[in-house]
Amino acid sequence: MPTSGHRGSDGPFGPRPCTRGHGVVEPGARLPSVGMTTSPDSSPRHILVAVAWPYANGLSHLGHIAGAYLPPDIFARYHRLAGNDVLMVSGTDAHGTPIMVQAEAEGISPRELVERYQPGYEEQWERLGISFDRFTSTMTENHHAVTQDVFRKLHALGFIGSKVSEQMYDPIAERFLPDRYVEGTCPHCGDTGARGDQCDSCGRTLDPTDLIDPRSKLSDGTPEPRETEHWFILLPKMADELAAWLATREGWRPHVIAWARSFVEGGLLDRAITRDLDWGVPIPPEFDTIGEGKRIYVWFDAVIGYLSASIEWAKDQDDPDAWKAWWHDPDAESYYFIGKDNVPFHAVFWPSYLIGMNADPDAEQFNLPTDVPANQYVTFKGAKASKSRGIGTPVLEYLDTFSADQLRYALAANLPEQNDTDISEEELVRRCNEELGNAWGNLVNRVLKMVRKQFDEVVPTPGELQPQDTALLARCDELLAEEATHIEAVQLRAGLRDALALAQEANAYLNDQEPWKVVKVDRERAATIQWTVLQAIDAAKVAFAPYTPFSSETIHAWLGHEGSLADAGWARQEVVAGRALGEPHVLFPRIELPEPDEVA
RNA sequence: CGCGGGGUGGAGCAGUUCGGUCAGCUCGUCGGGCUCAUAACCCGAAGGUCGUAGGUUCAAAUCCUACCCCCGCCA
Repeated sequence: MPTSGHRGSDGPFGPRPCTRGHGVVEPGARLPSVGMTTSPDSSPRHILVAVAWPYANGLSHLGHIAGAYLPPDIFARYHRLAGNDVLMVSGTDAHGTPIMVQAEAEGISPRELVERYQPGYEEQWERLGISFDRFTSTMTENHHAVTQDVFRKLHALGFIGSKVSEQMYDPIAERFLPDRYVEGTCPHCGDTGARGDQCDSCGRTLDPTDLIDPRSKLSDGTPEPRETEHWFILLPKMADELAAWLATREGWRPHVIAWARSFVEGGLLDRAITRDLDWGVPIPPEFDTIGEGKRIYVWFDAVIGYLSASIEWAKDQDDPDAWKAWWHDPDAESYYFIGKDNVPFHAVFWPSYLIGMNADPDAEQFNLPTDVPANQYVTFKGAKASKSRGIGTPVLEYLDTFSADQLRYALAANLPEQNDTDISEEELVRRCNEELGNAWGNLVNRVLKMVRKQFDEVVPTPGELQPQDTALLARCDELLAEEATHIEAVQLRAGLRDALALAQEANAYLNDQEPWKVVKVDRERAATIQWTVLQAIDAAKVAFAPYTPFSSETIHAWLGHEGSLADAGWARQEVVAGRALGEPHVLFPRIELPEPDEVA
């Protein structure tokens, strides 16, 4: 297997050749091609695609995929095809309280729990074609080292300080309690189900000692505040610069910017970034002076994962400074794909750290997020009526019914970009059959079969193009350009509509030109028509590639191209007359849904 | 007065930032065409007081006020 030598060209999980040949689009040099839709000689942009870190205590369901993982993959694949240098990173968040709770329940260590789920994630990404350049975990030595380094820098610049404060201590369990182990009544809204870190009822972040009538989830006893010393990040010191930065953001989704601004306007407080825990990133030794049994708290280290994963990726490239092109080059762009619940962490806390580190004028400056395209939630119809369907089902189970491309298509068509989206299984199937299968898959099938029969299984040699032919090709290029604009603005549903429109244009052209009739009276004209529609299919192949990469790679080979689709660039690539056309099979078989479940 | 999102032809959505070019898209339904193709493709038609009630304006799905419903809440 040749190595492209291009940065970011490894498979989803480093050097393993796990998905190559199955359609993972990789970055690569563009070859000369017809109908270029991007400026040919612009230098590659550096695009950091930062993907929310899933907790390592279970696999993803469809809502996760649609909300947080498919969108960045579409975005990354587009940019790679467009010739840009993409670095797409994420990993499992090993340190959350849910990990500890579940590990305890299963009687194993948190580390064992994380290690148990890591391979499942990697399989999940591989089968879905989610093309990470690096999918790691926060329990790596590298992440610990990077987190400690950030800690040191912020401390040296005066943004971290220690304070003695009161934390909740459970006298029965004889230990300090993680925030979430404390429940009680919210001082803001009076809800009785508030947790120590946040009140679900009013959404405010809390401190466990704020709670009225606190109780321990461990022992059900009443925790008492005890003095303990901890390190704090002094967010108010960054608040002005953060607010100024937020005020200048343009083009962000309205709900994201509104949430972030209101969060800052509500007042930032010093936040403890260590906890009395034995599972987490160790405090840098020289600062581990605040008593026994303390670790850095998960919400401080998790967002640093984007940086540590980038550094880890660079080390694996044997180019330890390679990551800097995405983090320090002021022209580099960074996009953080998350669910809407994560907005405070990515639009407030993480930029605050970066602003803090940038306070050293002699240090290389870190880029703040270009955009935080947070998605809304996906909900499932029928999820309440039947346990066998809906949101809780691991995504891998759906791959028994749907191909990866079908699932990707159906979810992409329903991405919760603007508002919470309610999907039913019937809707997913309908999308696959009526849109993807009929309009696009059938187009490929009808054309390839017909041309192979009429022209001895090779791409026919065209005669002179007629106005309707050049019009179709021009329309294809126009739609590719429109789609590029949509995807760059992270309007991925709209981009998919452009791709679908391309297929429909080609279908309409065929019906209009009727090559199956023409071939009987004017073989050269028929050849021209078929050649033209093959070029249109090539354009559509590119247009669909970010969404349905596996089938686009297959079509790429059927059309007689050499090499991978990744070499084609974001443009129509001429389907060359005389080359052999592959024998097509049905790309998107109709999905027959089993009888609807009995509603309980 | 929790926070957030939403109510647009039968379904799912876009349009609301910066009022007029808006009532659009993908389906479904009905009629027609085509027959190369996955009972697929193409064309046309019917169908909506843009949640309700007021207000601003020459003009409102789009701005203001009140109200009624629905949904989600660490992805």
